Amino acid sequence: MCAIATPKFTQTFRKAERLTSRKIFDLLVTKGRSVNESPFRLIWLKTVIDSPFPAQVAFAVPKKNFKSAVKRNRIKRMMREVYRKNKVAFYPLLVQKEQQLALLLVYTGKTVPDYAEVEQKITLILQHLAEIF
RNA sequence: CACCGUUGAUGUUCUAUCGCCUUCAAAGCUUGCUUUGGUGGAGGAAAGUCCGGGCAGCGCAGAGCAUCCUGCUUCCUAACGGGAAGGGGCAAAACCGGUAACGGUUUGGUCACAGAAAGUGCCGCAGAAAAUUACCGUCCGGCCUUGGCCGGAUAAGGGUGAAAACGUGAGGUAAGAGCUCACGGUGUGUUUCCGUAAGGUGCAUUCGGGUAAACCUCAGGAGUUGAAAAACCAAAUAAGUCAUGGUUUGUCUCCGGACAAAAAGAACGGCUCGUUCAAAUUCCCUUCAACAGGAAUACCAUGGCGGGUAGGUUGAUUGAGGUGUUGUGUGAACAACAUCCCAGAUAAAUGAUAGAGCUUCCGGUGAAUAACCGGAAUACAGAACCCGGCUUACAAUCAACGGUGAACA
RNA sequence: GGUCCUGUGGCCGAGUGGUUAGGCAGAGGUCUGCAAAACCUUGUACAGCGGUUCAAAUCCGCUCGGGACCU
Repeated sequence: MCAIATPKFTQTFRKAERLTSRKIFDLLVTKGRSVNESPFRLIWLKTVIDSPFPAQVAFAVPKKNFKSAVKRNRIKRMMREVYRKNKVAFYPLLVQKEQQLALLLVYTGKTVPDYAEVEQKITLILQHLAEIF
């Protein structure tokens, strides 16, 4: 796999960085370990991913907590933006250890948060993950 | 002018930074990715999934029965439980006619609006009685204790109820009663005229409680599943195990099979008639032999368990398409011509952050509805195969209509 | 995305168009020295709106919750 040979990390967020494989997704949900940080939960698993990037991410907001599709979309978009801007600090560590991760970021709160709160919490949770991992 | 209601239309714009999806062009090479530049990127309801289609799989000789849906008429439409026009009913307002019952005209509103005179059921409580009626009452006759009893007639009045056996006025009578008459209402008709029709109108005749969003009758309609459908490519594979049922007969034969028929089983269909479909040998007992019966192995069908794979392409965005003009029609709508191509994601793009503007409201400066400053609000809501409707949600603005209030003439 | 089911007091649940059963829980009382148990009494309901009907939890339509299934 030629993947880890090109560590040119910008703020882009392409399809290869998103978790699209149903198989890996099922594995992640059943066998993954989780990190909690009040309104968020990060589920992670070390696997081999067919991708040039060190990690693949998926974002989820449960339909049970938010009936409105508009609100669900808004939360997912904010989560994605924060991840996109803050992954730069996180990727080199993975490259250094020569590991690949599958991640699932779930919002478990029941009210729509504002951007500053999301940014603060997600940077925290990524730091936690880096320490454990 | 202000507020409220109904209907219809519109339903925010720009800049900066960092990004996402589609597609086109060029360049690079690891030949399917990267880089650069351009194009396009949510709605009036995308929602609810309440109807109707297209499309696709499976099924389909035709008929009957059952189940479900729809229900004034004519038209529009691919189709509809949608829409348009018309008819009728209902309650209301105003005016007119009449002693009254009631009728007529106009206005806007509203109605799931076939049949109760095919049949069955139901109508609690109250009331005599809830559909061949009689408690009080009224009248007649008889008996006697003189205000009661018995026999009959009657259905005006009373009371009950949501609803009481056509209504008003007169005649009539022992008392009464559509018993009779006039007027009014309702239904019915081998009937007159008008209308494509629903129906209206005249004439004749009749007197019949309500309920079909109770069963039902009549008329019309419905095969079933649902894009997680379906087709193709790639990858993977079992040949395992359990249960149930079955493997019959005849003809031909190149001995591999082929054809025909019957029963049961399975598949299809809501059910019935119906349509389609697969697979054999050996041994034991009995017998002259076979059939039938039992056992074994193998095979066939169906189902369960277990196992494998879960990537991509098509479907899938040019269509009952949009916009404009003209014409036809009362209208829904249709026709002709011109012009345009306008999201296509798939763990699911269409964004995030910051700032400014538009619109409305509030406050201040101001003569001011001008201008400036400050503050607040900006809804409902996110394509998931595609269309036509319906329903529901909705800040603000505009238009039309209706209602209420105030001011002026 | 699609296909269905369901809603009755605080909880569980019955209900044929005609005054919404029953149990548990709660409150008050009897009994007791005090409690428990037992007995008696009592309050609180048809998801919302509209329609059909004299009358609707029930029949019909729309809306709002809750739940299940299909890869």
